[in-house]
Amino acid sequence: METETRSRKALCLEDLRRKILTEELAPGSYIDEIEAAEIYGVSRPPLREVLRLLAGEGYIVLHENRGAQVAPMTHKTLRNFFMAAPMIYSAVTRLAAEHATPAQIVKLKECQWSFRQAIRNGDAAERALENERFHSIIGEMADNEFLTPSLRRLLIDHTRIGMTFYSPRKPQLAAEREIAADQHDQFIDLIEAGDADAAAALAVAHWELSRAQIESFVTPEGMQIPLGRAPGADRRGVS
Amino acid sequence: METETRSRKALCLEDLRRKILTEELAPGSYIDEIEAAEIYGVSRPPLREVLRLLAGEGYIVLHENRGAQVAPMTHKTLRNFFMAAPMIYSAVTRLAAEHATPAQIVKLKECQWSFRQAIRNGDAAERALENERFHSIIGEMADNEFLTPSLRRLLIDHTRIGMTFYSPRKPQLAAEREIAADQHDQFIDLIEAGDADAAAALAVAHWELSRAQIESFVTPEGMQIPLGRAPGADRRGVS
DNA sequence: CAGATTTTTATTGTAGACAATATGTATTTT
DNA sequence: AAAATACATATTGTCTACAATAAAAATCTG
Repeated sequence: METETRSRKALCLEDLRRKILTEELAPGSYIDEIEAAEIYGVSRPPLREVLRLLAGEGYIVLHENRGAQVAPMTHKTLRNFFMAAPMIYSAVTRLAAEHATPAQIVKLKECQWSFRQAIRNGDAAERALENERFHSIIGEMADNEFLTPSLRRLLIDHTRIGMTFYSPRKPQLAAEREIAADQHDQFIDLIEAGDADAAAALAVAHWELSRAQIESFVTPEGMQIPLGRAPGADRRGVS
Repeated sequence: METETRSRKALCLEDLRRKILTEELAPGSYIDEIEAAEIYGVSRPPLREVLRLLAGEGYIVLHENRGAQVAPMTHKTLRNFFMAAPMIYSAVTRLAAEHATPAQIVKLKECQWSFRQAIRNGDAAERALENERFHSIIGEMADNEFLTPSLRRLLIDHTRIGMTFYSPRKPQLAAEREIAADQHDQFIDLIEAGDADAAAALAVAHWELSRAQIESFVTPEGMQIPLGRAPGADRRGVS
């Protein structure tokens, strides 16, 4: 019970992050403190500390006297995400190419190996988590405490959006996943070479691929919404 | 003890933020849980929750079994800050001009009035806090949950850097403060007019003013370090 | 006397019990 | 019958006491 005690809380933190990223905990849903505390075998005070940490990272939103809510995805989320993502991703990737240490590059390569494994054998959640981890490591490489907060926030919803719009019935997605994985290899090469400009450009290209995937789900085929409008902003009212 | 109970924790949160921003709590120093709990009249568990929240916002860093440390400023801080600030500030200001509501503009004008008051009568800490609040409101206007985290992190260290390098012996600073205050008025005008391009450009100009101030303290007069090098990176070794 | 080990002490982490708040329901009154 | 109020219940917030960990000091040994 000595080494286990500390890791119970750490495990709780990790697992809640995972459940939120994979939407096992749905956006907007509420977390019951007593129930969660029992699940992870801790009492309520340490669980509440975990929830505060998650709140700071943007995973959940705290409401005074009304509990902890898994960060909701509103109609503005996609629009805001599309605004911020290319800027932050390219800036972070540029800095990663400039500052990455050999140890970090090794770590990134190992992660890419796991990502390829997940593409072959894993389910959607495993793929999404490995992808999140890959880009988190690039964030570590950038080593800029002022950009990391936004990157982390972006990765949360990027992962969740990927889970939301995932559909096993579209075979073309498999091909696009291969392209994404190849781009990950290019990330590694360019970061290892220290080519900041090319790395930043690749980040934009990688983002465009993801963006196109998302838009193909948000905007119904044959009924494209004009560019510049927030994708899917009015869907609820239409159906 | 009814309305007071809730606000004790909220007050604690606010006051710790203020103490950190004004460097009343020095960067890198540690916070004693028992002492802090006594000061704010709460017990340790709620205080610990406050510390977790502050950790998520980047005010403090938690070390396992070793307490809460006020976010330190290392030799890399200034360099990273200089990298991230112009990008985030201009992006946020652009979005603010596009999305600001009338109520928010009123709030910003009230804040600007307080800021002018602080310039006339206040001390360095009061000026710094009002300035921080002004830019926080612009962050609220941008209404982008993916950019706000980095903005908040930038404002923490921007405020602290301003306190660090403040010197009452340089009279030219008074003139520069007037320019900054005038720029704040321009922010209000451009945001109210919805002129996103001009607002973004002003953000860069405002940043350059602040940057020049900081550099004039970091690099000793008559001994300018060539541009491109991290300002002040080697000062410790030189003295 | 130097180094290592053990003991002590201070601080952090956790648990269980208690208080306060908010929501939902039932009852009462108009 | 509808609305408002009061009550009951469930959930969040807080406190005191206890356990565990890490740093520091003191003792012991080579």
